[in-house]
Amino acid sequence: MNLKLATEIGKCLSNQTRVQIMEWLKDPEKNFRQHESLRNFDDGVCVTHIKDKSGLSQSTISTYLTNMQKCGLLILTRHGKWSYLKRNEKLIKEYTDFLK
Amino acid sequence: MNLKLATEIGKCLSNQTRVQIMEWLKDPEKNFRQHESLRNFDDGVCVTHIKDKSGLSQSTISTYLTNMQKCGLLILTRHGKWSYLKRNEKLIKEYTDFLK
DNA sequence: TCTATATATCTAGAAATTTAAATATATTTG
DNA sequence: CAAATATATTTAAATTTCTAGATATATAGA
Repeated sequence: MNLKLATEIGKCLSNQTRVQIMEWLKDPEKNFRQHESLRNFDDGVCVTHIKDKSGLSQSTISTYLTNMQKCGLLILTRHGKWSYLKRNEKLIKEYTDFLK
Repeated sequence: MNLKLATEIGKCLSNQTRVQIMEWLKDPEKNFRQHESLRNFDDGVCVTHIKDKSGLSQSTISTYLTNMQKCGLLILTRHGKWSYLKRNEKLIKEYTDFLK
């Protein structure tokens, strides 16, 4: 972890919806229904479900999630036409260790 | 910790100078010289020293530090005409626990 | 009380972020 | 291949943040 990356992570975490998404993804089973194409949450939650739950537009959520993925907070896995996102616990730990 | 406070903290940590200040304050002895009026760093570092080290204007640094204090990241102690700031490790832990 | 120093607040222009509509791209399915 | 669906990118207007100069306030010391 370095100053620049920590600042990029901070920017992602400076918006209530984005912090909320990080919280929702802590417990996908509780916060999201099963996706039609996958029977588990091993690769996280489908982008469409995050969009629906947030109430924001598709383009806004796509921008948010792309940035959160770029700085490493989220890990993206594609299955066909769907994208699934999960928390990157390793990076989150590096970040919180850096702050402490 | 709640979503709103976590977002305010995130805003403070979304700027490189402010993250840098949090890092500097981890080790005042290493990063700052002794202040003329106090012989230890028990109450942290004098605002003027933080301003000097950052290179930003007095008003900008004052605004930064006031906000960081308002959301609880920093603890302010006044001694006469000087203000000293130190990290609020308790809140920082609450925040990092919230993220994890 | 007058002056100097430390910090906070007000103000405003510059820069960055927010947000969604429009459009583009990728994938699946008929 | 055409149509439908999922997601990404472009664009632009609205809002927020950044930053410092000017000014205000507080404290110390002469």
